[in-house]
Amino acid sequence: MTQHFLNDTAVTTASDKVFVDMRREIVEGSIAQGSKISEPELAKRYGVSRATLREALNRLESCYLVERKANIGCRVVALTAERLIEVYQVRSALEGLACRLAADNMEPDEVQSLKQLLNQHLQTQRVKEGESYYQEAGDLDFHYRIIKGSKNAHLIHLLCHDLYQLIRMYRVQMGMVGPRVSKAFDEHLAIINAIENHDGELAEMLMKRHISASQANIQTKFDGYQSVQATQNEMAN
Amino acid sequence: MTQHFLNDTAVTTASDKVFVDMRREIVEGSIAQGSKISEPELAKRYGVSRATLREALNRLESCYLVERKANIGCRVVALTAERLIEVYQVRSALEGLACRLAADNMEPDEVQSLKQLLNQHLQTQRVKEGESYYQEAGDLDFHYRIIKGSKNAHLIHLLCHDLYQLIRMYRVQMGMVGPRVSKAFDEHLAIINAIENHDGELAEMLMKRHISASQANIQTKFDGYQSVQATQNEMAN
DNA sequence: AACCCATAAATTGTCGACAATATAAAAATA
DNA sequence: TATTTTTATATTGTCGACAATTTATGGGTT
Repeated sequence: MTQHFLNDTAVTTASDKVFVDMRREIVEGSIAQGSKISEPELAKRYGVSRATLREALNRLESCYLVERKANIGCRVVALTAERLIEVYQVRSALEGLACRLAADNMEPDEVQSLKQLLNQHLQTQRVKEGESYYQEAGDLDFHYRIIKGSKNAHLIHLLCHDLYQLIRMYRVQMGMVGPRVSKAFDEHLAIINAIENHDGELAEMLMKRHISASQANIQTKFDGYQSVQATQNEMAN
Repeated sequence: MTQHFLNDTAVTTASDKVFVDMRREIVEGSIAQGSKISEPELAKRYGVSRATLREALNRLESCYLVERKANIGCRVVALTAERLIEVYQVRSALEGLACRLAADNMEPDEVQSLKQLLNQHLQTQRVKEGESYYQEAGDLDFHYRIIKGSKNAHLIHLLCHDLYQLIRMYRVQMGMVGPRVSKAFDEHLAIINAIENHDGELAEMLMKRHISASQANIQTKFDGYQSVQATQNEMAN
């Protein structure tokens, strides 16, 4: 049960593979944020031609992980505090919408399945206290299912394909492993209850708060690491 | 005073030019919605190599104007009624957010300038009643300025770069030329007043309503043209 | 020493050709 | 005749090389 749900694009072509690999490396920080991307170097490293690499770079750009300038080149996105706020403002609005729609459009069996999943996570978490992997995967899975439950294909694409990896990148590189587990669990429970009652307005509000809390949590860590980030950025020139 | 504000990307490279040209043709319908795009054919038509054309196709995909499938090819997006609803749900949430942020972040001179613009449009419109061009440009300009006023770079990119051409495509191809002029003007006025009073909550609500009204307006026309669309899609196979 | 200009190196943009895959047409079988 | 299999065609994916632009280097001037 990895986060395959975010890579559900069938990896058929070579540029697909490069895209998925680079995406993971960027999100995890193996390719440093803010660093310049050399096409010849990376093409050699992945054993593909520059054309293939460029195809992958285009897709990375469309999910906001790299930024391109004509005739200049490509840089990995820089994780600034300002951008964190901006992205989470957008995320809050979009996932709030998704949650409201889910309250109308989720099938009863989808709701039941999600409640069941929540209980599983609760038990798993109480046993493996502080284990980051399950928490992260569980949290993402929860959000993922609600987004899908909105039944709005455009919204789903926007969140799951375009925006989620960038959000993950912040969480991973800020070291978002720790607690907020039980608290997040209660919030998840309240949200799913609102959805079950078809109370879209409440569901939206709860989801927005939940995301705001998550943002505040990251932001706290951010300020601490900010000096480190700065020096990392220096080195990545 | 065309809609250059949506093309503010400097058109330096060849694929840039192809991208902008194709985008216009798709939005205006010269390249039919739902039609398959043949890379060799279009490359020849624009006088560029396939690599250059593919670069343009990638960008068109990232603003939702074409859809790609690996080893299959590229199709112009199909303007269905379902997608209209989906896109406008997203637009409403995002522009609502933009409007709320603008109430906090727009500079007084930006607000004044926008009010002035509104008055200009009012006069122009009363003279040239029913003239579609000014209405469309004016409406887009209004929305554009508020979005920029949010000062949220990610949100601005999402709306102005990724989503707006698709919205324009619906409006243009549904023949959104007609009235709703004076009504829209009043709505614009109420919105800018709320922004001027730094009432973000009200501004957001008014913007959402304004967009919903616009959606309903398009949807009416849509049902009428739907049969026509169907036959057009048949032909574009 | 600091600044500007010319030259050299490296990087990105673009091209045409080949390989892999999918679609269309033809042949074979029931 | 309908259906499947095979063959042929066309389209997309990938590659290496060249052109255009940017960046780095070195020399000259104030």
